[in-house]
Amino acid sequence: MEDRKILHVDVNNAFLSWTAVDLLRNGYEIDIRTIPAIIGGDEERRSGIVLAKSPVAKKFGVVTAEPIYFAKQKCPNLQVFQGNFTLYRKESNNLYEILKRYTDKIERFSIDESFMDLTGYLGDKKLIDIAYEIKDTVERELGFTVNVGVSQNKLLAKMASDFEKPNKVHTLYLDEIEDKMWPLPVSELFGVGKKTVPKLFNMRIKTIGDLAKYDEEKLIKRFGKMGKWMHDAANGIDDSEVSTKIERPKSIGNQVTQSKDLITKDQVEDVMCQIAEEVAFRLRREKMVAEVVAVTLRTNTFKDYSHQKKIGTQTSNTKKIIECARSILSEMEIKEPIRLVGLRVDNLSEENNTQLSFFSEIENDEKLGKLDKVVDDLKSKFGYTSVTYGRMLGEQDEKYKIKYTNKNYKKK
DNA sequence: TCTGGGGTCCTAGGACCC
DNA sequence: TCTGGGGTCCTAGGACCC
Repeated sequence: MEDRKILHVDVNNAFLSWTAVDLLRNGYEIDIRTIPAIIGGDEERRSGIVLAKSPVAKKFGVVTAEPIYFAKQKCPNLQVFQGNFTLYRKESNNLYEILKRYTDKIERFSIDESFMDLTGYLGDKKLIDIAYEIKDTVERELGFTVNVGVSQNKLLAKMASDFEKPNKVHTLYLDEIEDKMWPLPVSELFGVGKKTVPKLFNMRIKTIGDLAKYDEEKLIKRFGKMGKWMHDAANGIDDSEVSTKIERPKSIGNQVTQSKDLITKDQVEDVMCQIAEEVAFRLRREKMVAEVVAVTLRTNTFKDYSHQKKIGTQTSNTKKIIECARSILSEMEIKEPIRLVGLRVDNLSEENNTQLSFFSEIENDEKLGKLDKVVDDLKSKFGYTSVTYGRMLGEQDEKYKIKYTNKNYKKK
């Protein structure tokens, strides 16, 4: 544990860079990394926020996650491009292939970030030389750039990769934290978000250094587990391992902002059932079953309400999940216009070691399972929208003949 | 001015049991 | 009559991340 050799590789402006590279490959003449440009959602569907920005857009004050509308006001010539997640997954995999040349100990932390543990993999090479080699190889072979953070643990490596960008290697060893990390505002520390910053400010904690030197017991009293974690992090302490195991999902859900607010419970229910169908489909694709269904509603004043319920058995069956969701919704009040409807399934486990509930109706389950499979196969062959569960269910479920028109969902 | 979607983890309070 | 403490499970909501 003493002297680990950890790298954090972070793609610079990932979505924007990947789209830029793709456009160039397809004959587009402008490199959108060099102009005021962003990757954004769909304004008409009220999902118009900035997902990634070019350095030029950044100079105009455009920030990630703000409404495109704001961004355009700050930067009138802003060019907006739509994200392409199939492309992003592909580019992410290309990057991973390069990293694998150096070690098997890689943790894919998100689509555009990975940790690498090179302890024992280096031979007589120096860690920092490998960092530069990775950075240069990625640029040469893939056409986009990365930052690489170098340290003894994941937290410091991640903090390091966040220093000056793009296309840079930075070290942040324990004996450097006082100079390089402590002067930074506390908001820069990984894990300290915008709700915590004002609380720390009230305690006169403004920099990471202030946090590091603050009395740990007092932090624990005020913030619980989080207090201990923050104090450790500010002091560069992090024992967490680079985890190579492929994580199975713990929950699966969709939430959809509606293009117009929903007023009646019937409207909400219709949308909820569509979402349930897609969530159940994804659950089965993972070969998992769920025990809990949770429904979230967001009002037009941005208040979130969620309710959850046990299904009573472990299942991936669309009908059961819809039944449970309807029962949850029936207990919720719709007092204000609803802007967003979300549904997630929770307490997941693997399909093949499912415990049968005491009163399980096994025969019925099998029939339902068969129906789901027929629907799933059709979806896989002809596209998600080719068939919906509702149409297969017959008369009593007439209501759920959903007109599913999400054009963004194209199965290959 | 209007504010996404996918997740994970933590906490606090209530119900229930011994 | 009113009285305990510990443990577990469940739920709603909050905070954070990319």
